[in-house]
Amino acid sequence: MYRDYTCGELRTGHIGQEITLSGWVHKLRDKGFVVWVDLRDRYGITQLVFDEERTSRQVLEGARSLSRETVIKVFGKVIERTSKNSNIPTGEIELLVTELEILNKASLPPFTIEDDTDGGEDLRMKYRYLDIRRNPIKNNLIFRHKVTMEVRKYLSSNGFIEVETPYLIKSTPEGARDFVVPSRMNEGQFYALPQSPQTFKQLLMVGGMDKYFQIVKCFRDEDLRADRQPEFTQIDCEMAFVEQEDVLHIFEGLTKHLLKEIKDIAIDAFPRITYDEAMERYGNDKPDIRFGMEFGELNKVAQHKDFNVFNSAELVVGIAVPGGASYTRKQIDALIDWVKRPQVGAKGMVYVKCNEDGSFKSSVDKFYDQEDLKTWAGVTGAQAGDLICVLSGKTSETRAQLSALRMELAQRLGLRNPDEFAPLWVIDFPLLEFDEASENYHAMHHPFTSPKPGQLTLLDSNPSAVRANAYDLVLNGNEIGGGSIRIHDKETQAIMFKHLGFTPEEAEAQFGFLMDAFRYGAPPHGGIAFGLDRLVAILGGQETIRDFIAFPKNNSGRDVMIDAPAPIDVEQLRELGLQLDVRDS
RNA sequence: GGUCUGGUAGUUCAGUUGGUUAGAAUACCUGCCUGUCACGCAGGGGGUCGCGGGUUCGAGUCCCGUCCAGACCGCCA
Repeated sequence: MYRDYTCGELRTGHIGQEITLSGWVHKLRDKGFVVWVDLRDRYGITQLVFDEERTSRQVLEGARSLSRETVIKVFGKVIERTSKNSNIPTGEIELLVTELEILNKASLPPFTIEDDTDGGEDLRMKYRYLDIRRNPIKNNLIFRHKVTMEVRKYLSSNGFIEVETPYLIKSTPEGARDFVVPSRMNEGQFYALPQSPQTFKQLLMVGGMDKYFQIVKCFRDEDLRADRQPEFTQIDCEMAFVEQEDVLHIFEGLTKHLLKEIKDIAIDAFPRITYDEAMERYGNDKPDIRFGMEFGELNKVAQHKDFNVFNSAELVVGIAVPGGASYTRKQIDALIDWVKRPQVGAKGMVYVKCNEDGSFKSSVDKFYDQEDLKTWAGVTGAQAGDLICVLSGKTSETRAQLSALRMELAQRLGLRNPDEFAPLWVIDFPLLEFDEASENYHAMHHPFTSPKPGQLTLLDSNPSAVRANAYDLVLNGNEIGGGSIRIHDKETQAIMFKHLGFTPEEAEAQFGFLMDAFRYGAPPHGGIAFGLDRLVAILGGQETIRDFIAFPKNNSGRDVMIDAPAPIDVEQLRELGLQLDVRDS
């Protein structure tokens, strides 16, 4: 028997009991006449005490020789502490140890197992199992468990069934790159790991499983970011016999349930804005609406003078920065440099100081008078004391640049409070997106998304204008979920494939199984998928999703702990019928 | 594929215009300490300055290449 209690549960009520505890040696304080050992497990820390009067010499010497992270089992009596520690829940008691057994010795860990560890990211990843012993990571994993439990509770109680779909499926050239898996039994052929269970959940709808969900791993072989992993987890959901409104309702409910149960925050009906409106007001399809600084379009009020930069621009747009009028020349120059960085890419920035006395001072006073600038302030909502930042150029680029500036300034001004939650729906996404590189339209969401009713014919005349029954759930400037009402008839799906540049043969080869299924009575259906890793991180009020994943990959897609990916030996390659094409070098 | 930042003790970092024996904190080891809990005090050990090349009388420091890590852009239906 290893333990009667965990290291987090003993209180004054247990005083007098003789019990066994097991755990890791967290810290040792050898004071000479007395030795204290902090014994740690997942649940907390209990102080063990050994002293010259009450402990046998052998056990005392044993305690003295313990080193950090050694796994031990102790037996003793729970006693009241002479000096109590109000910082920890077990701080009023300690265990007077009479028997000590070393279960497993430990080498010196490469970093300290403390909340504020001295270890860098790199080391922590290499020794992730030690990192998980630390409270911040341990608590994140427990937090993630809580979130997934609440997701399962909510969806189950609303009649959803969790169904597993296969991981070894077929590669499709559309969209993100697939991870491919060679098949030994079918030489020269490959499985692919799913980017999402999209087609399978649609087939489940055809199968009559009218409310489905799955907490499922998805895989994308694309370059990574701090908030992007090659394998990530989705809460994947699909419903049959639903319209967009039904889907929004049930998953707004899920989000509210999570905010209530996890954060004890109640939120009324989520705002909804269209994609076009989001782009106009925030320059972004996943706006952070915890703060204002909305875009003011200045074309009409700024393109009537001799300022050529503005006159030749497709879009002139500004935001009002609260309190920005007090920025020094140096601070404003730094802002201008910031937007001119290659990552943002603006050519320059025009600014207007809205002085407290009602006057205006701008970088374009040569071209615009006080009345002009006053109009700008009206359009951007700038108050006395604010700074208006104006960018201009091609619409899509300018919006992206000003949006980046808006987010950066909000961050600096402390307007992105991680304890505040502002969800919203962005709806009416375009069905198609023009890809400059391939000079082709491709599906903005995915090829199974249905156009708005009656807009199918627009596909020929004006593809960019077609809106989809597609929606994103946005939380604090992050897309946490996205979905759509799907196409459920063969004919419409065929038209979509055609517009996406598939020949009928290609469509048949890649998605014949889906088109086939649609022949046998596919119900109208739609769904949504949430990015669980990101959702959990946001709910946890943190930026990095890596700290909510037990064993994450680094930004080169590497697992530095197990050192994967790695070469395989020649014999394995031969068995798979593969040969490496070793180029250059 | 690209841009930027970093790599010095177990760990986190400092290291000046290139100049003697490369430092601090922490961790570790030894000793002391009658209630510690970030214990305290005294002492000690610990370095391929990522790797390779170059410039120089002399390189942690400058130059070139390379590897690794991180952030971002492209990419992510």
